[in-house]
Amino acid sequence: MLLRKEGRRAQKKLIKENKLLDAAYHLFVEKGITATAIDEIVKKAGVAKGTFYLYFKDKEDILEKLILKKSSEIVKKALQEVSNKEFPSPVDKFLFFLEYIIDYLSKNRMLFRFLKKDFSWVFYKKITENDQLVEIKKAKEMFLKNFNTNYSQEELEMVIFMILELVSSLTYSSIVNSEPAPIEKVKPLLLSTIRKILEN
Amino acid sequence: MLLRKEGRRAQKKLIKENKLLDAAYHLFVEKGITATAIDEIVKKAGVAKGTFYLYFKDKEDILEKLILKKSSEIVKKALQEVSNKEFPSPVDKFLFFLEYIIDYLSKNRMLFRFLKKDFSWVFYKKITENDQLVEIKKAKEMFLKNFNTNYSQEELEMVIFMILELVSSLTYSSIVNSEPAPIEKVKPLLLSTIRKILEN
Amino acid sequence: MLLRKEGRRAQKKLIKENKLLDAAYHLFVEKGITATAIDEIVKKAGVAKGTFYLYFKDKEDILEKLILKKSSEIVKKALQEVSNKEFPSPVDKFLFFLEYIIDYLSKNRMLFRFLKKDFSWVFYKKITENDQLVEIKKAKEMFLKNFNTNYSQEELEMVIFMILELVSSLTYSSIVNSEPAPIEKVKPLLLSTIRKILEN
Amino acid sequence: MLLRKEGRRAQKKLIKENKLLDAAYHLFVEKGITATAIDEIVKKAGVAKGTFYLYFKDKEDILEKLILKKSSEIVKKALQEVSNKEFPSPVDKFLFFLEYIIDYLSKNRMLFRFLKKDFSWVFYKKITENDQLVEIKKAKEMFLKNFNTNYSQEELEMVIFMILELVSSLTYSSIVNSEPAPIEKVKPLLLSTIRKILEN
DNA sequence: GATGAATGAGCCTTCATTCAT
DNA sequence: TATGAATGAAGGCTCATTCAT
Repeated sequence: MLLRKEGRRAQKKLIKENKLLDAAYHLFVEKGITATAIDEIVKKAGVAKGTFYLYFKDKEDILEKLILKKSSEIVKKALQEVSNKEFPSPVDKFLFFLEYIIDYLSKNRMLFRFLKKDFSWVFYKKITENDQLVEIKKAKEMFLKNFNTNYSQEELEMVIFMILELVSSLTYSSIVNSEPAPIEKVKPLLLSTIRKILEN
Repeated sequence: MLLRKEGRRAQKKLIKENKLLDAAYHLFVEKGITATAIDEIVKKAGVAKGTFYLYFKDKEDILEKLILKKSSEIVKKALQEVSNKEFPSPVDKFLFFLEYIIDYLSKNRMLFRFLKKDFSWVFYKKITENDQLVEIKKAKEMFLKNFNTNYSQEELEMVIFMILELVSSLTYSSIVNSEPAPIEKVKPLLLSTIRKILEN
Repeated sequence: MLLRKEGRRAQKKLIKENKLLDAAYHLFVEKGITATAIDEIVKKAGVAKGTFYLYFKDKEDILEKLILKKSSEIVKKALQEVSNKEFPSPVDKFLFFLEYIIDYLSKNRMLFRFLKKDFSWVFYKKITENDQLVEIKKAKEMFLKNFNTNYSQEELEMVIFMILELVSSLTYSSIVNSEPAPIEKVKPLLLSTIRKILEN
Repeated sequence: MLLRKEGRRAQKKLIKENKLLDAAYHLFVEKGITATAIDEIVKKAGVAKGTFYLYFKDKEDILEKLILKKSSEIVKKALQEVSNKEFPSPVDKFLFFLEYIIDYLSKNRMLFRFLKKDFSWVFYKKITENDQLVEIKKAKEMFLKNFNTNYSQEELEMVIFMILELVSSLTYSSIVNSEPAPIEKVKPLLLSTIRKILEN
């Protein structure tokens, strides 16, 4: 009985937090971060202003949590997609994974504009507390262990990070500014370059 | 007589503009962009508040001009350095050029933090009006024409852009967050990767 | 059985009230009254927010009760001390009583800062309900009846009040602001002045 | 021409500052300090909210300046009054000075409630920069030099301070709370006590 | 009695921008 | 050109208080 009561409360709490995250997400994507007032977020979420500060320290805080959430959602989807297919080699698998993300972001320009270059490659953030990310960490290990390269383990870690930075940075520039060219033109070159980096 | 007067005026104007740019630069670097109020800029520059709006549209405006100015300064220095040396190949020349910039930014963390990932590679901005950048454009052509690669001209342009994005993005992450590792560890790997990309 | 239950309940109640008073006291003394939020009080006391309002009307209310409590504690201690000693005259007795309080407050600057000039001389508050103060009232009468002065009873009451105001006001200023001088310098002059007032 | 312009500006500035001080004064006295919002002050003063912060750091700041202003006004009036009369002795002069202030405050209960016990005896604040207070300092010296007492100079300073504390503290209590009695009853006793202190 | 999530009025403060001088 | 006082919308944040559980 007590447990059920507490459970219901905790549930309600979670609902409110998600309402706020959702509202913030849509506003951030639509009008940009700076232009979005907390006033608007709570109005859209249908809660009182004070409630916001019950769940988040300030705008920065909710933003950070949002980026993490959205990033990990995308990465999870990509991993799911990858696990449903067979690939000739681990590198092909990895390239497919990257391509899936590039395509996803191409279709969600505004989301990407919001994630900016702060798209977090999740596995490289030092988030140990967050339970949701365990499977993502496993995926990372999977990639790392299966590449057949001349790189040492340490180098390989750095190379992967480098590649992820390159992908997000270039994809951003291409999608948002069409520089150096639209994404359709950039993508093949980008992927072939990555292959070149991994298969030496 | 009239001419001299006008000359003096223009000079005075330039002095004020530079005072403002200088003041803004130091404040941006020290306290961050958002945290810097125009009030402080004009105070530091020793001019009246209204004067700011005589030279710049708003904070964005002065920021943009500042980034361009600082970026082009760095690039110019790097090009100067390059032109004083002999290199075994154009790729070596280019790598030296990149290394010089990486080293420079390493020594000026705060500057980089301010330039953020907005470091502008100048030759890729569509700045046609700005006369100062002509020589930089020439430098770009020099690089482009002398690489001996399998890439088409169009591809090569994109690859260069890609490399520049990679350098700024990764160097930033490494210098500011030490991710994936400190710059000393990342640099050799980065440079060798770039060489791999260019020399196929 | 019922009685015992009720007793326990009443006891529990008292415990909570005291926890709240204690928590409030420490916070008021440490960070000041305005800067202390009820949120912090309940957190420190380890009770729920709503519980606060079960025992006190608002911040004012707990503050008032706290001042009364602390003031009466000090006065009681002073009276105890006095009753253990012999004095050449009632005036000497009274002066010793005052000196004891001054010394006590000197050693507890922060407490005094909190009591501010609101230190309550207890016997002058019209507290009829509060049972704890009966003995203090008796003490007051003791002082009043034994002074050998030219004052009428009514005048004497006022003079005593005047003296108490003077002591708290000047001691406060001296202890907290060192004005007109540190308490060591002020105390002898203050006491001799009071003697002069009483022994005319 | 330039001077006149600047003069006019400075004049206007002073007018605004005074408008704000006036508005704050009336609101503080009427509704209390905490209950007065800066919003109301600026509305009453007829200026924009931001203007407030052009002249004062915060509510504390304007309050402090106000207390100083009002206190010094009263003291000045009292000194003026004193200088127009002849007195049998310096002590009589001083007592008249005090009585004038007591009477003034009796007639302005609300003002006193606002000044609270923070009534500043001006000459004891270490205000050296403030030019307006020079004459008041002179007055202080006048009092100090002319008393014919057994006190050393240092003691006398302390005694005067003590008396001023006593007067403000007791008068406050008497006027605002009628404790230990209404001011009409307290005043004669207070003054005779002070005489006793000074004429030993 | 006890809880603590939710409230939302209310406050302070900042700052880009204007405009009379 | 240059000034800087004035603006006031806008926004962030706090906190005493309530009330369903």
